[in-house]
Amino acid sequence: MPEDGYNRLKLENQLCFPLYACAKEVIRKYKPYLDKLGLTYTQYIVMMVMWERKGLTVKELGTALYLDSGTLTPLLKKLEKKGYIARRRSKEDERNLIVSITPAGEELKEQAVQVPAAVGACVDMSQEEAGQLYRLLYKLLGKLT
Amino acid sequence: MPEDGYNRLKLENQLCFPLYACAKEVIRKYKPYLDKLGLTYTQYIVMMVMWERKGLTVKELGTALYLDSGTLTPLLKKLEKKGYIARRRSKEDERNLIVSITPAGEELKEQAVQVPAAVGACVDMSQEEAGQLYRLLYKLLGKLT
DNA sequence: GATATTTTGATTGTACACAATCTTTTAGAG
DNA sequence: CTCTAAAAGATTGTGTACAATCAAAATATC
Repeated sequence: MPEDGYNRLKLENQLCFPLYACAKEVIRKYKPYLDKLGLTYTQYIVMMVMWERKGLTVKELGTALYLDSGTLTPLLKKLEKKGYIARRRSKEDERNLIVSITPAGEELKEQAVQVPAAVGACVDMSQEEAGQLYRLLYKLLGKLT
Repeated sequence: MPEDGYNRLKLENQLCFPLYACAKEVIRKYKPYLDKLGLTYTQYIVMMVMWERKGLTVKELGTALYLDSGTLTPLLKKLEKKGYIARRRSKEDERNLIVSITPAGEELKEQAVQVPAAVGACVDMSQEEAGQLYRLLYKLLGKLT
């Protein structure tokens, strides 16, 4: 009687589903705030990296965000068209495409700085639980990669 | 000096990012096993609902999975073409489209039953931590919706 | 130094995800 | 009964995600 196996197959008994659903719902919470900046969620996390690191290659960006060039190439072209980043080939190694932030991109940071607190306010989880969740997620992420 | 705000804007200080990255990486872990069944991850969670509930409307499916008709309609047509589900309008209320599982869909469950254990084995997180993560994710999901 | 291999992005094709809009059907107000 | 409003899916358009493939450039090997 493989009842145990069938029970494990239930949606409610799987860790993957709340993870998948939470990620989507959190991104949905960001949307109204990011709309004001004219960014999608993925564009927002790319800009977060740019605000920290100023200039880096597509490869490095992909490593930081767990994204590949198939996702990043068109997305970076959109951010370039918006005027927030610049794309140029490295002179030392022309295989590398260097992504750098523009003054307009730096300015955007002034508006974006309010986003985390605004989203945090409408989630309402205790500091302790949020910290615990944070640690467990990074632990899992480490096991996965 | 708004340094606090800037720190909160760092990728590493946001809960959303490990959530987003974990969800993607977990789905990636499922891929080799789901490929054998000929299902994508989203198709898999739809089938998980079908194995539990046999017949329900698109609306109910969307509520269970946090998905809308724009995602479900084409996906359900693909599952119908594969022969795992049937789609028909309700006689009581022709606005409702009833999704039901076929014998082939039921058979697929026999193979799918091994998937959770296989994925769980390559993640290697303690039973206790997994349980804690599970509870925190559902708690967050509750706050979000 | 010529050739094979590796690295880096770009491109192509498939599959979500969701906002906005449209159509059909039902339910409600008068 | 009639007209209006609401509900359920379907459709359309934009934006990821990612596997697979391609092309250019750099490195390694001989």
